[in-house]
Amino acid sequence: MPMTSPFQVTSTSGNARAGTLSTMTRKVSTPVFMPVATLGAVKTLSPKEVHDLGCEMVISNSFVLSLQPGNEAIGQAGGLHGFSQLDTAIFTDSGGFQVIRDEFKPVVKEEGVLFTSPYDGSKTLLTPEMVVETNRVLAPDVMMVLDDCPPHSCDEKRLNGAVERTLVWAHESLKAHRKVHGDGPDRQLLFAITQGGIDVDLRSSCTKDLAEMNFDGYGIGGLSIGEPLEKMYEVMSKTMHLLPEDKPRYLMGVGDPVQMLECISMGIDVFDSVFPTRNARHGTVFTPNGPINIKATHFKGVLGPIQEGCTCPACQGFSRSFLLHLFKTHETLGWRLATLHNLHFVLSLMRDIRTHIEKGTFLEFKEDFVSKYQS
RNA sequence: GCCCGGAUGGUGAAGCCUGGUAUCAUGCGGGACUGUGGAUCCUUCGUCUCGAGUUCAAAUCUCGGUCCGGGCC
Repeated sequence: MPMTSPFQVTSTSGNARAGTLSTMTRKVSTPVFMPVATLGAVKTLSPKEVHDLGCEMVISNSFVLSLQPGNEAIGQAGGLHGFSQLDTAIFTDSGGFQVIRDEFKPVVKEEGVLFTSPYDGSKTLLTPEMVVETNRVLAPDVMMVLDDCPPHSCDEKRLNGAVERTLVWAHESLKAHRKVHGDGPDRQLLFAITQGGIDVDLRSSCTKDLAEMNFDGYGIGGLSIGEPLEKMYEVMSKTMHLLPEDKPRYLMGVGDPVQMLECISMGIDVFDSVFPTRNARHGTVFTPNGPINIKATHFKGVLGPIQEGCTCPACQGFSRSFLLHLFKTHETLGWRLATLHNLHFVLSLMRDIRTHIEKGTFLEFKEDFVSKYQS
């Protein structure tokens, strides 16, 4: 058992929580949104820009980085912080999510996942122990265990197998992690991941078993991958109480502003998603009145910013008309400005949410935001 | 004046010889994106140079015109 808990809930409003996650390099306020920096960079932005947006934490991918540039290159820089110059806390995902992507030709086996590198065709059997070893070298603040994330459309047998493997691998991850890092303060943290799809019984049993293993935090995986939104809310609302109250809860892969609000109201503390950044690169920018497609022709000649009153770098003098022009001509500044705006939007939303949880006015804030956003 | 070649969505091309629902790319317009696919994916609209002839049926074959390119006198 750690001497002091790395996570403290400091106030609540209904089921919503505000807290502090203390990692070996940073103290991070929750609820928190992590931009995705799979390869060690938030696409189109410099580390300073990410930091200046008020971003406290990002997530990289230890498996993808172990293929390119490889552990050694990152180890020579003393780990991911030194290598990437990211001035935030860093999570790493393990490779479990790559199970539902074709890019690495995944083959799930009992002992791990067999991947084929798209860089040189080499094959890697990724095991829970290997993930721990890679993360010893990369030295992120928090590492996620290897899990088996099956596609939403899989059959019952596949889903059951995924839960079984995820539990076995979680146990092996914990054992390997304790061996390397012990359980003292200022160590790298280890989060488990629940699976079970939208099957409430299966998700419940997986969650219970993992909760007993005393991880530093709990990811909820295998959601927001194509299932109906109502099903995601249902399985979360029915299984949230099975997670330890004194541990951070991390809903993996959700980044829509309204969905994050709903999930915070159920008790989620941490999010990550490519949603704001990928949407930005594809021309969709967030505003309090809902998302707009900046590539739409009717913005030609519109001199106002993306969002009136917004303090992000993209809304200081740059017009919608200019943004439209940049996207039409594929100028990379368009991607950058849209990314800066969307990240500012979700990060400042998180700060507002935290303030309202502390004041006890979270529910009113949420209803007000949602009604404007969806009008 | 004569001979030859060409003309197909906004742009660029295929189809013509051997007649049968005009195809593709790109652009334009709209939508999507959730533990990254860094120009992605889905989708609406939009064309046979003109006229006559042959034919059940013409972008396609025949004749003539217009325009463009090349050549000859």
